[in-house]
Amino acid sequence: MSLNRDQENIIKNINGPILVIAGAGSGKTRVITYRIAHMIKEIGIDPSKILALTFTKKAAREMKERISKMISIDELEKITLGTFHSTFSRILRKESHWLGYNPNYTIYDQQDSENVIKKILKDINVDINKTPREIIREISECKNNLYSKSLIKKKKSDSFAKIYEIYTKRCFQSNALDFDDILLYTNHLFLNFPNILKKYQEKFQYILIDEYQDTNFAQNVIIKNLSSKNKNVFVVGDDAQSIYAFRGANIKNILNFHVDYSEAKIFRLEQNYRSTNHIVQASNNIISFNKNQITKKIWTKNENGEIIKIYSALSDKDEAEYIANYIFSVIKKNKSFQYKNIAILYRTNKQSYIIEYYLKKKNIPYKIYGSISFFKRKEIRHLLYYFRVIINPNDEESILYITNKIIKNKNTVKQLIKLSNKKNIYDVIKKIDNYEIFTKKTKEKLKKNFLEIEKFRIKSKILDAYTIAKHIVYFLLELEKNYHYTDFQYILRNIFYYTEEQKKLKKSEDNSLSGFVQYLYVEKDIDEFNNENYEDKVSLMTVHLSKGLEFSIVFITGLEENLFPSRSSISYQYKIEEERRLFYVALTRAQKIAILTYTKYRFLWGKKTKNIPSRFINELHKKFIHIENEKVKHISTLLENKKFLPENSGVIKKGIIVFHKNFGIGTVIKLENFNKIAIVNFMKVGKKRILLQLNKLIIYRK
DNA sequence: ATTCCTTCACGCGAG
DNA sequence: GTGAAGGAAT
Repeated sequence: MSLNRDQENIIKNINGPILVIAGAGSGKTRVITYRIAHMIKEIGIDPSKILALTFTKKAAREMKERISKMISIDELEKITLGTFHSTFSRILRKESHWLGYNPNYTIYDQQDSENVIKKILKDINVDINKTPREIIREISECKNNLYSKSLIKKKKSDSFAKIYEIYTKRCFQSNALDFDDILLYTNHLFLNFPNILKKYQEKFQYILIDEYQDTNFAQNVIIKNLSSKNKNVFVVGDDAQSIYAFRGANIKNILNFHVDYSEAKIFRLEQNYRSTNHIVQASNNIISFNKNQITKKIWTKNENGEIIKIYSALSDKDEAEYIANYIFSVIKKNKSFQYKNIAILYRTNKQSYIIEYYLKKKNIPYKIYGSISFFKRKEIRHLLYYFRVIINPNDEESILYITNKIIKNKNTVKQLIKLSNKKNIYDVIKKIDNYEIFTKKTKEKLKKNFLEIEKFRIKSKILDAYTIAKHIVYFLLELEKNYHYTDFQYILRNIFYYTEEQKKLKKSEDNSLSGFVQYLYVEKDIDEFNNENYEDKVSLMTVHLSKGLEFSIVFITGLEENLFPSRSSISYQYKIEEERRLFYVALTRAQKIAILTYTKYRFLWGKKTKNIPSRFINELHKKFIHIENEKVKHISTLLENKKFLPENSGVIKKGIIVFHKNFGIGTVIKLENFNKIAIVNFMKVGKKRILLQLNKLIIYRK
């Protein structure tokens, strides 16, 4: 397939700032990859001058793969291509001394950060009514928006500012950065050291950014600084697919692009090449419910295709079984059809379990994406903590975790934490004999462990990542009798691949354990280990992870109020809009067939919950959908040929049709108690008394 | 000092 | 359902 005129035009405009607003399936990645190839092949731009940034590891890998088909490996290796975090983490490792950090710094994940906050809350007496998780979130918000100290005090509170300050200090002591620090410190670096900024401005003369709608303020500032000299910034985005607001993504970056870059040229890509006309129209229909959007008309020359199927399942088991049966018969009917063209999407990772069970039952090969469960496994965590402390002896979280496993006594650990508030924990353990508070036995254990780690540290300087990792695994198996070698096989195999790959690329400096850990945390998508992507398997993943991908058949599961849209989004209009964009992303993954499922009952949090269908199902116009097994009248039947009023634009009166977030669609039968209570007959749940002061009823039709 | 047991809170997404 | 936390029992 060649490029269309619009795409061609975009590729040939090399200099100056460019914003491309690209709808789903309009060949966005194609434009970026062709452009990079064009820059190198036709214009003769030095690939080492090119910086290409993506948001997720998966997108980075995808882009790399696609470019590799157009240019030589040598040229590809010279391009700086990766996620924001990986790219700037690399830069920070090179330049860390400017900030007083060591290059072997640890990256704290959310769990680590939370533990640090917990310790702080115990250590100091602050008046703050927030959970560690909430605090971490707010710290993240401050960092992503580059709030100054005084602004933090103003926007949050004095006690919060104090916690923030101690948190920063502790991370510094541990020679650790959290993910947000990677952006924050890159900004510090560029702001406070003009020579460093200049160096990178000269290196990265051409900057390309995918999924620009997902960038946050801190990222935007980095890019503005980096590009201020050459002004060659090329960004591609779709506001309708902005789904990372929770980590600071800001659509304003797209809306204000022409303000940030005054000579910006703006292009639009609105032709969809991916999906059937039905799916394109249905997606347009869905997204039109969002008030906050750049209006665009996505269109396609593709055939109408099949109508969207909706399956109303009785339970999560029924839902999973339906999906498994459907896949089974599709493959059976059409022998040439492949598993890898099918995706099952869900809102939350935990929904995957039951689906897996039924796929296994039907012998359907599948692959689950999303590394969360892998990193949460305690033996893997334990191993990674050893890796980390060997690389960075100041990594307090690792030391405490490991110590916790060796010293089971909580009081002892508490004492250690107390000491760590004042002194570097590593030095405390090193000189443990000086501390009277511990018993002889405890001291012996601590000393022994300390020496083991020291030994590994020396070894790690000469051995490659795989060899040292094997040593540590054997050590761990000795230490914890309930661990099994098979628990570690997967990660060991991947360390082996990593080591081999580095040798092949002759990057022996990255061949170390430290190289691998960096790689694991910010570079490599753990899902892509083992080169399994060439295998013919059904893909299971969250909607978030599916962005940028496409499949012939897409199942969107769990379309229930409180799940998709998620429970915490329901009471906020702007959060609902983000959920709707998420649904839009899910729907636009489908090339040929989209199947939406929801359940009446689902096991969640150990309890059986009763659900009503997602509002997104109701929003789809009747002409796009076919409800497989539901007799209930669809809202679009009610609305046919009638004017649609999406907002609460009137008074609740007898006879009008309303929408309630929990009960769905219903008709107002009468009003009581001076119009404070409405008796509504809901289609799904029957008559209910609704207290109007507490419950919002959205008027669908007068 | 250590293990065992009950209770309680929590619950989304990614790097 | 899970993991953390704290109390009870050994």
